[in-house]
Amino acid sequence: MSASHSQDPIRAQLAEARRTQLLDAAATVFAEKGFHRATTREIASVAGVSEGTIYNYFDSKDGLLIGIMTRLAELESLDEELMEALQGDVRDFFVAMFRHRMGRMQQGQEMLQAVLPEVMVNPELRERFYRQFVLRIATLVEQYVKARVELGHIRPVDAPLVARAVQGMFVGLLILRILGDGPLQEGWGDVPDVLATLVFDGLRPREGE
Amino acid sequence: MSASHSQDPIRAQLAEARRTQLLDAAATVFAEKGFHRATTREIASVAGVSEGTIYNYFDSKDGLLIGIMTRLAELESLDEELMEALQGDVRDFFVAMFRHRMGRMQQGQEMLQAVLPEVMVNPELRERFYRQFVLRIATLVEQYVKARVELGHIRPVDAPLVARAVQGMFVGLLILRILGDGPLQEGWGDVPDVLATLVFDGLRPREGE
Amino acid sequence: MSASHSQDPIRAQLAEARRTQLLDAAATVFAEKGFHRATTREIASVAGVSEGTIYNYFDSKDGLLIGIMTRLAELESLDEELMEALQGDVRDFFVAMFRHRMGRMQQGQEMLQAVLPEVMVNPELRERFYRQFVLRIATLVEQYVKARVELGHIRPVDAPLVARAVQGMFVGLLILRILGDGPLQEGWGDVPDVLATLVFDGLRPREGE
Amino acid sequence: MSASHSQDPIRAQLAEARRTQLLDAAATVFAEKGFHRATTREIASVAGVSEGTIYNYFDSKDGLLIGIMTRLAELESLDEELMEALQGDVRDFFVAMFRHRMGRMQQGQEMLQAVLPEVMVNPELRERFYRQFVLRIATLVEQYVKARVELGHIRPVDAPLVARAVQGMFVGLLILRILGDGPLQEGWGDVPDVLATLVFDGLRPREGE
DNA sequence: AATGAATGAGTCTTCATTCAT
DNA sequence: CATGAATGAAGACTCATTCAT
Repeated sequence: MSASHSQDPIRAQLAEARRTQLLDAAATVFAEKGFHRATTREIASVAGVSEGTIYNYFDSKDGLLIGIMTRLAELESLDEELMEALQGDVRDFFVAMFRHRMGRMQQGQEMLQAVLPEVMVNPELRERFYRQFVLRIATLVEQYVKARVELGHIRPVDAPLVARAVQGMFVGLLILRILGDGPLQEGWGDVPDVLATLVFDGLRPREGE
Repeated sequence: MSASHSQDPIRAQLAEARRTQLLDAAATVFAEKGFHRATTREIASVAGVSEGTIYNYFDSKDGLLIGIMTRLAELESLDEELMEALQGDVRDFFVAMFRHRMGRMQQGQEMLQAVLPEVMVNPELRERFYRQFVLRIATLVEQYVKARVELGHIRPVDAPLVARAVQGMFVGLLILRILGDGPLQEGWGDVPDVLATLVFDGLRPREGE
Repeated sequence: MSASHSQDPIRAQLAEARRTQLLDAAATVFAEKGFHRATTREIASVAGVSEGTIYNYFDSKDGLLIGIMTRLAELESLDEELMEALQGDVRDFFVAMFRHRMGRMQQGQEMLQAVLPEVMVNPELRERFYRQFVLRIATLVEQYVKARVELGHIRPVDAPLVARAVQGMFVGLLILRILGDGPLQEGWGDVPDVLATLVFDGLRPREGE
Repeated sequence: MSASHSQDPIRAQLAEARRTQLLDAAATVFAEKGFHRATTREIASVAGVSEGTIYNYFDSKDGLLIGIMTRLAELESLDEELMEALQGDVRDFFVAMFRHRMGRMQQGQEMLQAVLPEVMVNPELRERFYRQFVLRIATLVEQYVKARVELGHIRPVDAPLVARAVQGMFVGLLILRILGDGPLQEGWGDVPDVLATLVFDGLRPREGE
């Protein structure tokens, strides 16, 4: 009740490992069955612990979901590679951006699949998710577009809506994937290039072609 | 046993009205709370009937969801306007297409919001939804693109993936809307034009500009 | 609201026919599924009427059961044949008695099967059934045995218990039949003789006594 | 995860005690109200636990019934006393047999009363009950009778039907008891002798044969 | 810190019964 | 009288959460 605390680095590490272990299990089960059909019993079983243990690390079942979202947010650091691309060529930026997003999505697919359906339905999570995942990127793209329009590198367009369109693509493609779309799953690696070309060049034939 | 024969069509009409009334109520409550947090009690109350009445018209709570999906599918007739656009100018086709989809989405937003989160999580519904809503349009776009590429009206592109990108946009934008994105809700009417331009012309500045 | 009543003999006859029709249907369904698993819907359907109609002829679902019991009781007249046997030879009496009971049981098997399980469990019916079906016969046998004991035609025995044993046999054999016992169903016709022999030879005074 | 290993047998014992406690409660309530009118709430209350606890030990309400039947079957070991009687005098065998059955019935009366009405109505249980309770004894008696007939200790009779008659007596008397028959309840202790005399003297070969 | 038995509030679903047509 | 849609009380069962060990 007093002796050992978070000062103890080993304890802290073990605790962190347990949390990870539980979140992994939760993400797996949520993704497979959905938040509501998932039971704490099954999560505990997948994590290899007892039900009670969950409550030593999380307040509630909701807490697991929030924990997953937080983990997801930590993945979301807009890394240097992307930041560098902000400076370079427009087309290269989009390629880098799409690659970055697609990669993240593949990594976090299970967690996203676990979180997204519930987010759409739970006002609290909705708000949180929107700020953490949608708005940050949308804003980044929006500002990038605005800046480049002023530089004449991009045609004058409605920057906010274009940013939403791009961001919407990410989300939409993720969902199509979750829904089991074949072509998308097979061609996932090609998606960044196709998208970048589509967005930057459009479908209209070039003069020379 | 004899008098009621002439009433049969009336009976049928009343029954159909009840179904509609119940599906409307269900869609509202599902959209607001999500499928699982919605209770049959509340659905009944919103519909202004008793709980038992639901089960005179639907097999189960799941049945309501399926009923909503079926309704949604009935909205989905690719109407003539769109069909005509298949013949005309490529850009016009995309404008018509986007307009058509955005319109449908606004109409069916509540139902989609009711159905989509559960679809992502329920394998049976998933399959059904994918075929009914995703595949039909994706295939339409894919074939359109292929045909136009051969005619030289569209640059050579990976038709299946482009179709998914377009279809993904629809879904993604719907979700951003559900998540409460401001710019999107305000500018919803402009979306078709912005998207069509984006997809057809791309962001790259024209020579002359 | 006033014109036609039970004075009208045709009406009365129709009504009686309806009651019969409904009781038959109820007995069938009760026997097959048991009282509780039987639904008024199915009873109505088997009877070829609507659910509401049942309540024009019976107070409640329980009323149907009571109706069946009453019908059963009407079958129960100890007929003349049996009454005559009271006078004759002891062995003949038992043969007649067993034949009579077995016959009645076969006739009313469906109704008995419908009623018996519920009787065992419902205090009100229990009392009624006991008086109507058990006690009458038990008393008859008991008194017969007593009288014959005094005449020396039957060894001195505990008349009440012997009567219960005989009466128990009836009930028990019915139940074995309901449980699907093969030998019993096949040999049902032989049962009266076998039983009579079994019981009578047991009761017949020894030579020496 | 390690300390609890040594407690496993204790755990198991506690669990077994709970099952017993619940089955006792269920038998009491089923016997009193019948299976369908009995509520899990009341069973839990009689057992002194919460409703949920029932489902930690049994799959369903049906599971309780099956549990009771299994219990009943465990009572049913044909004990040594009876086995010895197989060798001895015919009359003694019947006395032992009747005594054995009557005793078992008194012991298991509540459970039988709980199970029997539902058995008559539920095909699955019916089959199970028939094999476990009816057939075993019927077969035993049948074979005994056959064997003794060959030895000349019993008059030639239809062994299968005689066995059913005897077995039917057991069941029938139990039911009369359930129905509240007075003489039977008072004289229950005398029943074995009366029955044995009744049956045996009927089976005993005549002087002349 | 881990366990897992106990809890009981909450939900879907059934079905006898009523009553307007 | 017949109908069958509407009713709503009642009940089996689930599962997140607690807590004694």
